[in-house]
Amino acid sequence: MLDDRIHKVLWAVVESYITNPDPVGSRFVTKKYAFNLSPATIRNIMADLEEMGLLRQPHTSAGRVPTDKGYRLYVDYLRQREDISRYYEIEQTVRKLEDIRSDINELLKEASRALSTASHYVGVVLSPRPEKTTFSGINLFRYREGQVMAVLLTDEGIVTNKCIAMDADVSQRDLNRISDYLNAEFAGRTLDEIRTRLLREMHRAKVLCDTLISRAIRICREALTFDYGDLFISGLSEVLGLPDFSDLQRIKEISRAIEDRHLIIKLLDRLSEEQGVSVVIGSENPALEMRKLSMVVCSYKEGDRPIGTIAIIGPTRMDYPKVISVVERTAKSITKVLSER
Amino acid sequence: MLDDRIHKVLWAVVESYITNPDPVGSRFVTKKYAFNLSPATIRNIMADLEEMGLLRQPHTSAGRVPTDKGYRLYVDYLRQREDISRYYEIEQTVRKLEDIRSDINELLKEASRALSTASHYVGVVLSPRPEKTTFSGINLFRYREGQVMAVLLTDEGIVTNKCIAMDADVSQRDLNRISDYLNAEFAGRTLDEIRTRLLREMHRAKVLCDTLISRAIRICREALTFDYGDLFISGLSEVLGLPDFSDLQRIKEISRAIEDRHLIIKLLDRLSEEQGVSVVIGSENPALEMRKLSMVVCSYKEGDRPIGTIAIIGPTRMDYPKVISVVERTAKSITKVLSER
DNA sequence: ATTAGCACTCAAATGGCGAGAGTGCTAATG
DNA sequence: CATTAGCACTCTCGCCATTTGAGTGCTAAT
Repeated sequence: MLDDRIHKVLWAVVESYITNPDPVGSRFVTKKYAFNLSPATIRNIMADLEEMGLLRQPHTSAGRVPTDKGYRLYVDYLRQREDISRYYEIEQTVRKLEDIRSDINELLKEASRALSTASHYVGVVLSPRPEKTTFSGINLFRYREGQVMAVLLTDEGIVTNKCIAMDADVSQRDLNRISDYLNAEFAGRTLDEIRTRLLREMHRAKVLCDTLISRAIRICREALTFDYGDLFISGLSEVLGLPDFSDLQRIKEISRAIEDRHLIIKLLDRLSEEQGVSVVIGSENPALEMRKLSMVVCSYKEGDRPIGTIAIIGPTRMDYPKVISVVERTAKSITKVLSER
Repeated sequence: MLDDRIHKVLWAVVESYITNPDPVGSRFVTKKYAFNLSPATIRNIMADLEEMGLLRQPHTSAGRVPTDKGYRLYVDYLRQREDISRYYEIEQTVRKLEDIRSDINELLKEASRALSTASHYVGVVLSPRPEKTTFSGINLFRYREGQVMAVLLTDEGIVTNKCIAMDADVSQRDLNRISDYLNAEFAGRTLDEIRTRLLREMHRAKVLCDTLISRAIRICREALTFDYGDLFISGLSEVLGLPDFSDLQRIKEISRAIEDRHLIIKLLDRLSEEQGVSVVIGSENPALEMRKLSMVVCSYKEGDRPIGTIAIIGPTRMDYPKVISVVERTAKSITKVLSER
């Protein structure tokens, strides 16, 4: 704060290291980032930065490398400066998403691909959380003897189908009555609300012994409890070739971590309530397996309610400005498509 | 043929190399596989095998390693001998699949997982080819202004939904008439048949200028041309840690090849007509990117028509007996579930 | 406060050396 | 004549010492 020279040096080290994975030395800083200072002075400053835990040297006679804490400071600066630099290359990739209006799953799958190709890291998209979505309509029909097919629509355009096995055969006429009832009763409510309400109704139905209604409730419950939305992951190969993970052991670790859908979902979920883009750097990550990786996360919305999450996962030595732009931009596109349909 | 000693040696080399990735020497063969022959004799035989292109030495003073051609011979032997050894460990993993009766997508996703965990290689499942499936029923409803939601069911239990934008709003009553018509007309036919028939009908409708029918046809066409079935891939991390791919460059290559869904689909498709299990070894593979990998492929059926394909992908140095068993067994389970529903 | 100079440190590259494993060839053997 | 024992040869791998070069920390001069 007092001395902003020190921050400039940190900045220089991070920027340089991000574009080129060699530890950066004092001489290089003076040359490339033209301060009017000699290498010796820079060395002093760097020593200070190291004391503060913002830089470290891989070994005595090497240059300096940012620590996770160093990246953190860098990123915080970045966010203050608000000037989201324009990356025209990404614009092109992301813009294509806005043409996908028909199928939301298609949109999300392409989004994960776009995240990955624009950033050259791993792109992740978590489809809308079931509880957050709002009920639009349900459609029931008899599929086979004793099996009912339920097609659930939400306002966000998500379509899920579930095959429900019934204890007894149900006629299509009954199913129509049930779906009419459900549609009239629940339109516009969030699935969360519906679920709690369903519990109450269930109680009542038991008391009334109304088989039709109790059946309806059973069907509805089944149809509404669809499992966690899909998780779309793209571009693992982008990240595996990186010099950051030259170690074989690490590669296995990382690919396993990224393949672990439950883990990723849990991590994204934790950040889904945040406003705007959040950045999790290396060891800040609660999961051990991810402590060599950074995540840049943002949620997309329908209207103004955040309903799902996207992210880019890469090494801690990551092009944060670009990645943040990509994530922000992509979230915006998804939000736009969802809101305009 | 004349001399089956020579084949026994090949067999021994392959078996040994498969369980342990060290080049195998003549001494080792005599010890472990107790022929009544001295190392010197084995060396002569091995030299012959090398001339035939079935073995090779990584360098002069190392043992021998099978070539792709060597594996091929080994695998062909394996297949003749018909005695599919029982692997009890896999039984357990695969058996679980048979409990998944509700959702075919769930089944296939789990199948890819099972393939991977049972074999420790990459498991791949291609969902049924659209053209091969048989139409069971379609359900249309008005979703929004000018948008129609089509839910297509097939006899195999596949459910797909498609949102179709219409030029004009269509009433639910009309939609019902259309779907009734389609259901009556097309039940039990394969989607392939329907498509060709649709083309004819379209012609007729144009002539008649019947808007209802031409609309119906348009909707149906949209609903039936769903893109290639999903491809489920599991266990990439299993394969990346293998000693076979210690090279960083190779790892990137391989992960990219396996992530390339189009490529995989194309390769699986080429083999989908084969009866039973087929094995593609390393350089036999038409795709360059896959020339260090082997694939073991089998299709699963509904009734007796093959409709989709599963595979295991791993290094050429692969436990073929086990992998073949796993693939065969898994295909059988999927077939069973599809046929019993 | 900054800088020039210098001694110091350490990783990575280089090269020589010996051990070990496995081969190919030849001559001896049953 | 097929098989085998023996032996010289080849090549990889791990080990060690040495060198090189980049970058540092410290100190004294500016």
